Order: sequence, then structure tokens, then C-alpha cells
Amino acid sequence: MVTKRDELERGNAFDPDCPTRVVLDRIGDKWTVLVIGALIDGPLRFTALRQRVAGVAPKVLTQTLRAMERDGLLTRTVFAQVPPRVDYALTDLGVSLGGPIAVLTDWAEAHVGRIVAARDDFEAQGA
Amino acid sequence: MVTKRDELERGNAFDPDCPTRVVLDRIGDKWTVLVIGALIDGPLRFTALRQRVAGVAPKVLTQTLRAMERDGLLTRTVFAQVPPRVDYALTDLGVSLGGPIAVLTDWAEAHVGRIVAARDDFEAQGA
DNA sequence: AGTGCTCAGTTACCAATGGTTACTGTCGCA
DNA sequence: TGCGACAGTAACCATTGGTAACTGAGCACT
Repeated sequence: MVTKRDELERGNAFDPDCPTRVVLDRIGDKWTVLVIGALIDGPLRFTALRQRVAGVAPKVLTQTLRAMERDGLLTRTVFAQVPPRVDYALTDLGVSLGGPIAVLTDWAEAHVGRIVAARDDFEAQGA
Repeated sequence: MVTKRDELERGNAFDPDCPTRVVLDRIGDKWTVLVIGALIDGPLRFTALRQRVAGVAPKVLTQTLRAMERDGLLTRTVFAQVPPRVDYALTDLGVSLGGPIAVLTDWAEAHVGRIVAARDDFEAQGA
């Protein structure tokens, strides 16, 4: 019999080097998911990306983009111009991550109300 | 026309209070997903959970569990015994998060090889 | 000649989060 | 009079996330 646990933990999810862990460390970093959303319809330049992903500091955006580039999720193309121009585009790997993320977003849309309600209850009771 | 971007960003994903952001902040915290995996087949006590989720420090596990309780993902039941006994069990909300997480795990299983390969390439080239 | 603009970042600094090691408290048992 | 089980806390350090200000190259205006 295959348990639900088997489904969630295939490949030993509790090993630090396990695939799930690697992916969670990546998309768990707060900005990666937003960047994928921003680039899913096509490449953008640094400043356009910054405006699209509201609230991100340039330093942090740079860090995020470099990490995603390193992991093969996007490509960085520099044009030798003045003013400088750098295009960021998702690779097919990056695009394919959009699917799982959309599932998560659907869940979030559907259930966030209950999370917020639980928090409010907790406030009212605990404090 | 509905773009891919619309799918990923329904509800304005770039607003800090948006559902996607709330959920990502929760599951992005590195241990929540592992806890859900550990509890998906039934309640566990603190120590059992600690062993199942290998590598987590007690302080951090406590923090994670308290946050999940606050958000209505699990319940904490204290039995007045000695030695003490505390059971942690997922709520139906917590269980329902298992679905999206499984999708993510599937993706991770299928594609992590390419991520690791991209990292190795980068090492070999860049440094 | 000097001022300011665009773009893609970097630098220096600070705050919040994550993690480690050691300790607490209660009670039955030897 | 310890000893061990269980469920954590406390004190402390390391890593990450975030802010505000600055850099550098060239064009366009005055």
C-alpha cells in the first residue's frame, strides 16, 4: 500500500540534499516566485522587473536573479549599450516551474481566508 | 484573453497582503512542509516529530508548530501527564495543503537533476 | 564646461530570522 | 539521592533580508 506520506516524501524529503529541499530552498526565498510570475510572458529588463515585482530592493533583486541564473531557471543577456541594457528571460526549466506554482496560488486564493481568520481568532483569544 | 501571467497573479500577487504571499511566507519557512509531510498520516508527539523531521532544532520546531497552530494548519493537544505528552495533528486545512505540496514535490523529483547540473556548470565556468 | 538624466547595478550598514548548545521542571523508579 | 523521559526555554551566534546612498558610462541640454 502506498501511503500519503510516500507521495509527499518520495526520495526522502528529510535529507538536506533531497530534491524537495533543494526546490523549497529556492522558491521559498520570497522573490523567486514573483520573478517567475513577472517573466512568464516574456523577457524583461532589470528596471522593468523591479517595477513589476513591487517592493523589491535592487540588491535583493540582483541576488535573486543571480541565484536563478545559477540554477538554470533564467538567462541573463547583456547588450553593450549606453545606457546599459540587460534582459532577463526564463529558460524552459523556469517556465515549467510555473505549473506547480500556479497550483499553489490556486490553493492560496481558495484558503487564505481561513488562515487569516485563524490568526484573528488567535489574536482575540491569546492576547 | 487570459494570459499565463493572469493565472499566476490572480489577486495581485505583488501586494504584500496578497494570498500567494501569505502562503509562500508560510511554506517558504523551510520546516512547515516537512512537518506537513510528517503529520499527513496521523498525529505525532513532539519527540516523534523531531525524529521524523531530521535535523530540526527543538526551538525552531516549536516556532514552526506555534506558527502553524496560529494559522489553523494544525492543533496542539496537551495531556496532563508525567512525563508530559503533547499531540500535534493536522487540521483539514493542513491536510488540504498536502495536495499542492505533492505537485511541487513531483516537479522537484523530475527536475532537480537539471538544477544541480546547472550549478555544476556554473562552478566549472565562473570560478 | 557643467549639470542632470538613464540604466544596472554596488557598498556600507542594520534588523530579522535561523540555528546551536546547554539548561529547566515534573514525577516515577532504583 | 540521583536518573531518565518528555517537552520544551534561554542565551548566544551566524546567515539572510532589507534600506539608503552611491557608482560609472555616455548622451542631451544650457
